[in-house]
Amino acid sequence: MNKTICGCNKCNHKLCTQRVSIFSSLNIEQLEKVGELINHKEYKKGDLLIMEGESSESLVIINEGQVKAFKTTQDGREQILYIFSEGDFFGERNLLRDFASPYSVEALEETHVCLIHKSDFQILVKSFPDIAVKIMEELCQRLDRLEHALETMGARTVEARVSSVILEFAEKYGKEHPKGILIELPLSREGIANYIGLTRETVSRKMSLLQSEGILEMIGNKKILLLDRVALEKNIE
Amino acid sequence: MNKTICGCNKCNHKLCTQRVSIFSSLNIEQLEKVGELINHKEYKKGDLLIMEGESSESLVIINEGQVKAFKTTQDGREQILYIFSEGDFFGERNLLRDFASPYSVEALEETHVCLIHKSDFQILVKSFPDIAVKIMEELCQRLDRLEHALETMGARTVEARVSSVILEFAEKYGKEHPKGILIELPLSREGIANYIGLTRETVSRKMSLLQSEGILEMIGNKKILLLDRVALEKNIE
DNA sequence: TTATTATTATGAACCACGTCACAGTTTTTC
DNA sequence: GAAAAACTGTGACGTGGTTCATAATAATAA
Repeated sequence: MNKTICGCNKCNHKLCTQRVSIFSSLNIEQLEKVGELINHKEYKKGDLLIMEGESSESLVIINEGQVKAFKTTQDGREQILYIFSEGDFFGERNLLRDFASPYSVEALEETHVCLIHKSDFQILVKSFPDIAVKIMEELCQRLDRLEHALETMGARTVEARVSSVILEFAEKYGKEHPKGILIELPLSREGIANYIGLTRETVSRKMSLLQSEGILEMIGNKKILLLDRVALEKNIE
Repeated sequence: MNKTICGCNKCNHKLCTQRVSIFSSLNIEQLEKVGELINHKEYKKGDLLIMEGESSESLVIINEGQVKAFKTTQDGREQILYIFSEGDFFGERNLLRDFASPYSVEALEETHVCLIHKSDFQILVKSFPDIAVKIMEELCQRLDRLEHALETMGARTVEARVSSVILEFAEKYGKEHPKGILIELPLSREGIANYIGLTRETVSRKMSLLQSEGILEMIGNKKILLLDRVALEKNIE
């Protein structure tokens, strides 16, 4: 069984399929059936799951861990497009036709994924049309995120861009804390820079500025304590 | 009948549904049935089809004409996200749940649209699951476009951004011409600037530069003759 | 056509971000 | 826990894009 391939206790088929929204319309029996079609794979931090231009044969569902999806521009920059976490998927472009991956995907930490082969997925969609609708919803959310990102990238002031990312991360990775919101950053300063199209130095400087203004507090390199959310939101306006 | 509402000869139900890819899996009888659910509407240049934040009850399919979809940023800038032409649709976010429109849409010229009401569309998807798959494909294309746009916006040089738009427009609106590719611009200089996050002046200057380099020739304000496509492509690298 | 309006081109000055360099700090590894 | 490696902060400087102002041109109306 695949269970043994993975080994972790979280990652048996039932849970694996249950935690993904695209299968949320299926009942338990159906989920088990889907589970039989799934393969598992593990990656270490820094491992590439797929390279831009490569064609993959599977839909990839993140079961544990975190990855970044990015394009490498001709001038060598890395433009990060998405950060996928548990329950997110990618590879949907390949499912219906034969497309090359529009981006590379790299593990930001130890990551476990579920794989469904293209051909299996096509059968699945025919049997359970609701899956297509769910994917549609998920794609719409992704469009929302990109549209918002584009708006951010076009922002006149760099201050607004940095503030915007911090707020985004606060939403996604923030936890309550007596003094404010504690954010575990998924990216380094350089990663953040590549996410919003700036340089590492500029991000550093702006974050220092925000700290000196008492808006946030940097805790080591990987955490931020957001003290004054309202002030950040004003920065965007 | 709705035919009379519209009045144009292109825009009878059959053609209206036939020219849209999301209905391409349907046969003629089915298309006629869909046609009965459709309403028509016309807009003049400058008219707003929908405002950001408004919730619409329909999927809107462009039947004739051209529109721009944009967000108005808090600092007053207008970030253009899409230019929709014949066969494109918008309003898909509202179909399944009750979402507000993520952007405003304004007619760039006389524009005729087909409207399908949310409730009708939901029934349609249940009867013809392939429609969801088609929409999925279309959404994937839109993701491609946005991902590419984000990469462009992050580009170090402004030259690359301007070159990138001109190439995009050449693909979409270019016609063969003895000297190169004749492009009918859908946007003014200011519009182009709002599309790639620059100022009107910078776009002007860069285009003048490209003209002086013999890469293109500006014909009035609304046309460009692209003389050296290869040189433009090199600009992006 | 001419008059009017809208759009575009271009110059000059400013300043913010990128670049380069290096010191300081955090994180990882053994 | 110490050493190595990776990452971050910050100063100085130059460049290029924005801003503001104005002239020139194109599109539209009369």
